[in-house]
Amino acid sequence: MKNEKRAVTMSDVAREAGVALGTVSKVINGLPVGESYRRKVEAAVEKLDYRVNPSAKALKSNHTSTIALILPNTIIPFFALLTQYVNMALERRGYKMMLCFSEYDRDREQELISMVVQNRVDGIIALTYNPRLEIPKGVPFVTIDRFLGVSVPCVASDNFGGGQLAARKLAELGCRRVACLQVGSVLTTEPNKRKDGFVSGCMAAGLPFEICNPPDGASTTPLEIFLHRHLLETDHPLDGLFCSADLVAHQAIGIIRSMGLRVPEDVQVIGFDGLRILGDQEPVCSSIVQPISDLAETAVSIVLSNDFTGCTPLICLPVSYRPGGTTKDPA
Amino acid sequence: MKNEKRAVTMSDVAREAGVALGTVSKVINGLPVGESYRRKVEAAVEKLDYRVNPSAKALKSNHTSTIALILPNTIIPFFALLTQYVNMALERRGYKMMLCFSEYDRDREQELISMVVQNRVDGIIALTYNPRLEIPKGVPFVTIDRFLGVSVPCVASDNFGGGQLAARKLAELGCRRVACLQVGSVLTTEPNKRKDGFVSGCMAAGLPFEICNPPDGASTTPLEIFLHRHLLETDHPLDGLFCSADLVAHQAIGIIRSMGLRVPEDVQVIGFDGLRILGDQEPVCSSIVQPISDLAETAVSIVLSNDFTGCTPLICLPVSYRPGGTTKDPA
DNA sequence: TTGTATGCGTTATCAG
DNA sequence: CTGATAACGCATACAA
Repeated sequence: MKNEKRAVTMSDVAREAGVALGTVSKVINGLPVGESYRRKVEAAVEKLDYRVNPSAKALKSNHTSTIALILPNTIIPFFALLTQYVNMALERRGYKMMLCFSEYDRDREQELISMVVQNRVDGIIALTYNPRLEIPKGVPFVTIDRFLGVSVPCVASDNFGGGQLAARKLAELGCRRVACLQVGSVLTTEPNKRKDGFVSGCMAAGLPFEICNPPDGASTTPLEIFLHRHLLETDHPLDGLFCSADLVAHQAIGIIRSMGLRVPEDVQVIGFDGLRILGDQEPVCSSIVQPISDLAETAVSIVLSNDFTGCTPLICLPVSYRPGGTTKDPA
Repeated sequence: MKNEKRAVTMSDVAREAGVALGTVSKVINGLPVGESYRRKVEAAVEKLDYRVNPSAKALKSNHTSTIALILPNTIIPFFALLTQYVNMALERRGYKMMLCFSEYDRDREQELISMVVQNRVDGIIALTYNPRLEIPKGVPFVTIDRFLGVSVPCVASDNFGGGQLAARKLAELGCRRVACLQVGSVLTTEPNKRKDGFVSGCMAAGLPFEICNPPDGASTTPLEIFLHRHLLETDHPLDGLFCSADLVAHQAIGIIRSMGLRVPEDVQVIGFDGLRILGDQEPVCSSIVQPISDLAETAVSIVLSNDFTGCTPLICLPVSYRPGGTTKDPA
């Protein structure tokens, strides 16, 4: 059962319009052509409902109008948003997106890269976890949140500045003793600078602080131990908390409340990311908001600019603070 | 600045292996070929790191190994999960996914369809909102949650059964007076059957019920009015609530709590979808869980089966109940 | 300016 | 079973 009735091709259009094949091609690609010819071709295109065959075009021209986006998954809201905005930015420029999920698997990241290279994508935007990722030569490559070297442009939020901002906010909001919770990969990723910025901000504000840096993983036990120790078993309990991600903040808030303390009355909490519950409802927590849409837009415009030479290797985009019910902000 | 060093082609491999072009093609495609030839070709492929050019293959074979997934966005968790699982199901079968966002725009849905048809995708999986969507002939088309006619296979959860299950659960959990909150499009979509199932379930259990069916939209005012009326301004207040989506349940719970009532002590709430906070944390609420991974798997396997004839037009997948803290389930 | 011819990398058809 | 050779649909250098 073959439904395939042969598709309309350029030569069909040419015959219909009574012009040569090359002329049709020129009209399609917006090259200069006589006005009367152009109209005849356009009429034929309309009549036959002609559309170019992207495979043929790609085969001939060696570009696919496709950019690969590689990230762990789409279940984590930050990745979901990034996917959305990258797609929009690409679409606006007439490009398609080839979405690939790495599931945090380093080998898979590498395999995906060679897969998309095989598929002749015109560029790659990647948010990866392999510190020794091999970057293919000859295809534009941009990372998000991962600085892999001066030859690979990286776009990220101003993580350091965001950490500082969080410290300053907690100080302004009346905190006297704070802590930073960074559930962290050992990797030196850009987001790890959040803690450094926070430390810097605390010192500038003269605010005493603790640091908790449990290993990444599903267990929240280290978190619980830390919070228990610094909220209940001490004479100088914390009254402010900066978490390196909204996800961590959410977990911490759960633990704090289960300990019988109140947020924000007893402990104020600021997260990082600016996520919303269920995608578009209220904020998860007070947070340093990442400009995800700008990240996407920037990454796309860099990967599409055929001139990588003059490009700053690390591009930091400004973040902002947004109250989200876990801090005592004035109305 | 042209980095493009010409890619290695089949004829390069043929020359290297000292065999004919056609033989290489056969080896690549797993067609029968002499053992000694096969080894020579494989060695050459390895040595030259040859990879097929998908554009050329597609041009010749008219197959792109690509399936389009059309849905509103990826910000709503249900869509994000669907994207994830569809991608996994496709990848397992050696297919790529072309992801398209409609933003709930009916015209855009239609445009996207012709766009992906132009791109010669091998099939389309769509979750759409245009009741008069025109389905392209000649390309396999499967919908999710939208029954568009017997000629278009639709895969959905057992929405009716889920509604019944919710009613039965609320009855079991001791509710005496319940309501169904369905924020609904006017469209006759499959999810609208949740309410019907709930009504059926309530009647079977002899449980008195109310129905609230506000129009779709950002405003929660109709919800508030309904809840205020049936929780505070009445002698027979509700003690159970079924919401047609976790999102609605989440909003309702917020309203109920802001009225000074407790969930689940005063009002038990069951949602629909089975979403988790921030993607993978605790459940949003007690809920009827959709088998999203099965939905994806089923949709993919149908769209890829070249035999549409024997296919049931509407395929319902079983749902299940999962407590999520907004009901008084026994431990 | 317009038309013609060639080749991109594969697959598929046929003749050895 | 193997190896030439002809399309596939388009872009483009080149000829008219």
